[in-house]
Amino acid sequence: MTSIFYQNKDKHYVAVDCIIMGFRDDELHILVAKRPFEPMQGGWSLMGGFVNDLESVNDAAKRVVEEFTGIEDIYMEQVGAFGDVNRDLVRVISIAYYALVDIEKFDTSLAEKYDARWVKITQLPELIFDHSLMVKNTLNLLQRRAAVKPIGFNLLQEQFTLPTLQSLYESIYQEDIDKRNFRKKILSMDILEKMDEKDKNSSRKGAYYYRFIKEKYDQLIQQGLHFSI
Amino acid sequence: MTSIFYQNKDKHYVAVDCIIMGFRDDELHILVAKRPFEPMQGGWSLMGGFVNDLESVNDAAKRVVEEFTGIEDIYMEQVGAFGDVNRDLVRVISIAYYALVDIEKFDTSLAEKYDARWVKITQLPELIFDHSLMVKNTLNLLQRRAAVKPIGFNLLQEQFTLPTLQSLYESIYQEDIDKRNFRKKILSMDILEKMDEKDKNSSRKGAYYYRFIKEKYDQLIQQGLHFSI
DNA sequence: GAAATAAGTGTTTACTTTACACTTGTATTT
DNA sequence: AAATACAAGTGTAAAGTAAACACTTATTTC
Repeated sequence: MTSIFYQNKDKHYVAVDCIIMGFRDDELHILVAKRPFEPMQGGWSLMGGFVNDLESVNDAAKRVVEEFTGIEDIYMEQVGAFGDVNRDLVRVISIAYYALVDIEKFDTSLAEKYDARWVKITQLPELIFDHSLMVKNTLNLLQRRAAVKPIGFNLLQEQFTLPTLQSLYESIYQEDIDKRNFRKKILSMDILEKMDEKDKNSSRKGAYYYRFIKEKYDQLIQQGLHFSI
Repeated sequence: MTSIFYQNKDKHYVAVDCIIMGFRDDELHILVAKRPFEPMQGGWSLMGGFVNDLESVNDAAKRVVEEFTGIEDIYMEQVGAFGDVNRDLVRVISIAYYALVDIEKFDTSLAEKYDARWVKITQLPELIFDHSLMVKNTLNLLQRRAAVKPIGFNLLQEQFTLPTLQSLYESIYQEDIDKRNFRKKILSMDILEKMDEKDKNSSRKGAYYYRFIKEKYDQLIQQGLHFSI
């Protein structure tokens, strides 16, 4: 079956490493784990796994995220391939993906099983291999993506308040945003629906809940307009 | 040497495919070749090669571009990994890179050797496997990059006229740009140096040559300002 | 010296972004 | 029940950026 052409070519271990992101306490968090085996046993690591034969790389990434979070239907995007030699005892070519999940849906029993924890992106420890670089590139990519696509909502529950949404963007861009300008912009796109209930957890007055309405977003796009924060 | 941990993991063929871009006759061109072997023999293909053991993926891409163009010191950036199953007779995971080269430096003898040719990006034939998708993603990435980084100059000779530079950006964005606004913007950054000579090939009046001065660009950045077209 | 042709040049208008401070609603305290 | 504390919620003006637009200039060719 294998063509003669491939006979003398090298084969490589190929892994996926996933930057699994969640949002909690006004900050982006990343799921990291203590590596349970050599090399680099005990070092902080992203969630990863090997790509199998007969499995697309995208599917492998999806499998890994589901395995470590218990969450399905996840928003993911490829960050890129990292293929320096000496990444590992044997060279592994790794393809990084970031995933945006609703941290509330996270199956916490898996955290114990894999010795995994959510760490604030501003307080990440040094990670093994080139994982810190992967995170850096991810944040960069996320900043550019979140500015023009409504992907931030994947990090929130179905209902969220505008103060929460704003703090999400502040955490992504790592800078403060003016409250009035932010509200003006997000509401002017008319892609959110205001609920009747308020969230009273973080203020006495309470903040109204909103929902992202995909149909309204599709409409916006159809009009030749764009999402932009 | 190989850790016991890797014993049962699958290994994969990993290739690099390069979207080698040049600029000529007011249009972006891509170097493509008739594939000389099965599978897909005779189909139009990007320039590619396999990643060797003990070679970083970046180095493999660099090696491939040098092999097919004869040009060294090339501006390259990774586009991403393409890892669907059934890409090939056996599955090959491919990592795409785009390269921006000065088409005048191209070693044309290599074109015959590899049955390669420069094709206008607007007139690309259907390419094999997912190569057409790679080109599409590249153009997308290039549009975003060229808007904020002075990478377009890699496609030009050291001296170029403003009409040429403008037509380069028009070809990248695939839309017309206003002449006065373009000049205002590019000149206001003060990153170009005007020469005394003119290019008289495309007009009687002649257009002054300019050069991109990296030191001026670095200065711009140091001032907290940004390149932007 | 007239014609042809691409290079080169400024200003006005519209739009987008930024800066900025007070009022409102509600739970808690006195 | 009045006062307090606190985050939510609201509008306008100024500055900056982007977009639209048409004529003059330099040079070769006829």
